[in-house]
Amino acid sequence: MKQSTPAAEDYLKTIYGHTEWQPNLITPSVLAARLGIAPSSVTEMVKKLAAAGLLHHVPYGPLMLTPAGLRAATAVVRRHRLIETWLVRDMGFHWDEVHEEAEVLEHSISDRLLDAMDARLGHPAHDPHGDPIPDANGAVAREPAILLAQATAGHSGRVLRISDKDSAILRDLATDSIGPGSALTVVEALTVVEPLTVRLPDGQIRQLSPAAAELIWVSA
Amino acid sequence: MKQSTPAAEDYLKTIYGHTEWQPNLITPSVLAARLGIAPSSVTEMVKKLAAAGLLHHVPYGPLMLTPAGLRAATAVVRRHRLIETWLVRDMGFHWDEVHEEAEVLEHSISDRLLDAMDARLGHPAHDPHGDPIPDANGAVAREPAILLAQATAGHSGRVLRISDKDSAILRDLATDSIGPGSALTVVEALTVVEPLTVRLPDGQIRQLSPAAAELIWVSA
DNA sequence: TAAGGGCTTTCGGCACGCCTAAATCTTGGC
DNA sequence: GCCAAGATTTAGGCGTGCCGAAAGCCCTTA
Repeated sequence: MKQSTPAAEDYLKTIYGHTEWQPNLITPSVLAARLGIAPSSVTEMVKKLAAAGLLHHVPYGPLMLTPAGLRAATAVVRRHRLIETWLVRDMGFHWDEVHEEAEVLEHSISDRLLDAMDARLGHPAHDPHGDPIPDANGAVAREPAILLAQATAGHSGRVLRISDKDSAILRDLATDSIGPGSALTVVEALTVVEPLTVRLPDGQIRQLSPAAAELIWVSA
Repeated sequence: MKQSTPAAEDYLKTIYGHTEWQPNLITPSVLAARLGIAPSSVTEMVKKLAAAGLLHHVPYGPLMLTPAGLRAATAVVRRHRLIETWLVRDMGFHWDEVHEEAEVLEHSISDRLLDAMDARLGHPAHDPHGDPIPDANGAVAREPAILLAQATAGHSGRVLRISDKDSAILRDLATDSIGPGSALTVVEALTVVEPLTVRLPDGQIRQLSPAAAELIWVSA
């Protein structure tokens, strides 16, 4: 199996990411949207990945990682998350600034350097956004979580992860002192007309936009 | 001027590297050999770099960096050498293991991360091989140096730099306790039939192969 | 000074990864 | 049960960066 290119790694990582927190099959058009490329480009790459044994794909059907594809995907995710953790812990980056840098470096660093980072950081289990870091064998320790947007009033829990898709929202949350590990209780659930309201441990009340509530996962 | 690609950066860096220690003009075929690619590929890229104002080139003539090309080249060299320094000082790499990693990362890391490394390392002036690290403005502090292969018997000086081209030789030198900063005196100059002999400060005598003597630069 | 050898360049090709436009397939709604 | 909207795939193209083969230039040597 020939060594994957950065583009192929991005496809696999994105397919993996789609099913990490919600068990949905991904379709070519959704993948294209996530990668910001044309659907026809996806068709081509999918053919190559399927030929390489990394993807199952029946024409006009959804995409599924094979065991080999899953291994390759978790390896990339491991790189990404270790790099993010390193950027925050060692290099003075904020957790809302690391995504783009990791997006590039995940395709560049050697296994040797990755191992050195991992050891230096003490084999961390979670990245700065709370996402679990797969171990060197690809095993992922995932905790049951629910999306804050779907939590009902009265739900109490810790913030397990906050998606790093939108760094503006990450910055707002940071100024609101909400981050991975924060305890909170839902005061008012999200509705079509009302923002979500949560109470922090110190009694403070925060209102969260629907967009923010869609990015935050709390313990069940 | 549009942003350079990794390939273009490699061309500029290599052209710069050719004249850094010996003031020779580089020709397309030499550049091709250094990059490990076909001469015809060099012709193409040279045309692009010349069009971008980074290179002077008259057909069938040698290659010269323009001021803009020199700036671009020193920026890449700065990245390369800071990364090497960081790998050795922070990540536990040996000085003979850093070249390949830096070769890749120099094209990937952001200015933000580069600045963080630079600050963390205390703005180092030299990399692990003794090569000067250009500052953020591209200025390079270079000390007069002569190649050990050309030093005459009796010459005394410090090792200023050891080219990182051949990591096997770097490893041998490390076991011989010869590295940047080492003081040494030439006992017997290199000849066609004799290896070079040097004395270390503790009185120990070392014989160096012609290949090694061609990589080591000492203070004049 | 003319020829030949060594560089350099030109030319046609290829792999990759992307695009748009035009087929083609699938499926939900009537 | 059919049909059209929407998703997917095919077809043809483009830019980048590489290749080998062939043509062209330069210059040394006889």
